[in-house]
Amino acid sequence: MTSHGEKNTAGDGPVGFAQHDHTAFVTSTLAAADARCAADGLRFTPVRRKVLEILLQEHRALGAYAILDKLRDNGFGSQPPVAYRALDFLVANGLAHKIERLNAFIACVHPSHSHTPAFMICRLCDVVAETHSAPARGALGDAARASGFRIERTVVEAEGVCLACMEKADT
Amino acid sequence: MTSHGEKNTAGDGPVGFAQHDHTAFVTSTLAAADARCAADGLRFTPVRRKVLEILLQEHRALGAYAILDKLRDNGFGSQPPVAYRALDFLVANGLAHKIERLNAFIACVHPSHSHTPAFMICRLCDVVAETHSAPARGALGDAARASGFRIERTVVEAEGVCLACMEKADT
DNA sequence: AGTCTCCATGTGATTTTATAACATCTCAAA
DNA sequence: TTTGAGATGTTATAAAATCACATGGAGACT
Repeated sequence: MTSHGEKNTAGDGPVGFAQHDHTAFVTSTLAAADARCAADGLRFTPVRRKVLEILLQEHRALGAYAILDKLRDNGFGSQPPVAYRALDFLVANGLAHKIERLNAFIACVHPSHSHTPAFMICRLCDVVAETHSAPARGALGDAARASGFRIERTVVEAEGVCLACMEKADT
Repeated sequence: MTSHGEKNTAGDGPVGFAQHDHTAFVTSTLAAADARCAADGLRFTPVRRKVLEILLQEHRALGAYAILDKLRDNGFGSQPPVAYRALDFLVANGLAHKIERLNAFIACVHPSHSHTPAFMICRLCDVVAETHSAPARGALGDAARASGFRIERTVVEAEGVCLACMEKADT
């Protein structure tokens, strides 16, 4: 069982737009989540942990039903609320994010510091890379201040083509 | 029949966070769409025009099925594809936008110049205000350039509370 | 230990959002 | 006037999300 999606043809190719030791990444991020939940008194139950693990296996966003399938394979409940509730927990606590554009979910890659996440979504290979942004700092922030709107949360998602796919297209 | 949603209690209250002559706004925006489609050789058919008119009546995002209900009332087809196809046309041609966060649609308020739209969504009264942003100019753009990602389209949506609702809450 | 309470989980049913597939119609160009 | 691309209509179905209610398990308190 390989840990990467089929769309990244080369097993050692760019993942999340950047090379890294994936297994170690999964392990250490899960450990960080354990620590974080223990510290904050959050109940990091088996389903929740499993869902985060499933998300960490991928650098793509997974739909709730894809996650549900994997949960079923692992002996957990197989009805939609099982997946949605675990995802709600992860999202609420900053361990995962919802990609609105795709109605799908992805593990947070730096759950430690609070941040305003932004995502780059490759429409060809479906890889999603997380970065951060400061939308409230630019034109959007100006508009909000001008109209008295209080921003609580922002969704920033860029759709386009990643480097690997552009190079693939060139050849 | 009033042209405003029920959630804006005062008929003359802020709409889209700002006061304006709504009927004239609807009329002139529709006329601009007529002109624009004629100029570009686009077929601005009755359903499409009606959907845009429906969206312009509101400063909130409407779900496809809410639009479909209104289409039915106006003698158009009543099956989902009717609404979705008209919405696809409007979105593809910059006359409307999809609010990903809400799975809903809203008329574009300045369809003339091409722009990178951004939205402020009040979670209390559901009003959506359109503004613009330049996400590719800030941290997101830096990240994209650094990783070789080519941005084609961005989704920027801020959720929060509008001035009117904050004032309402204060009292 | 008992038991109470809170929250998490499991399940069935349903709602909401979106698309597939295919027949028919319309308009403008050839 | 044919013809062909694109627009509309309809049936059916898929995909995403939530509701409602029963069960279960870990801590807090006695």
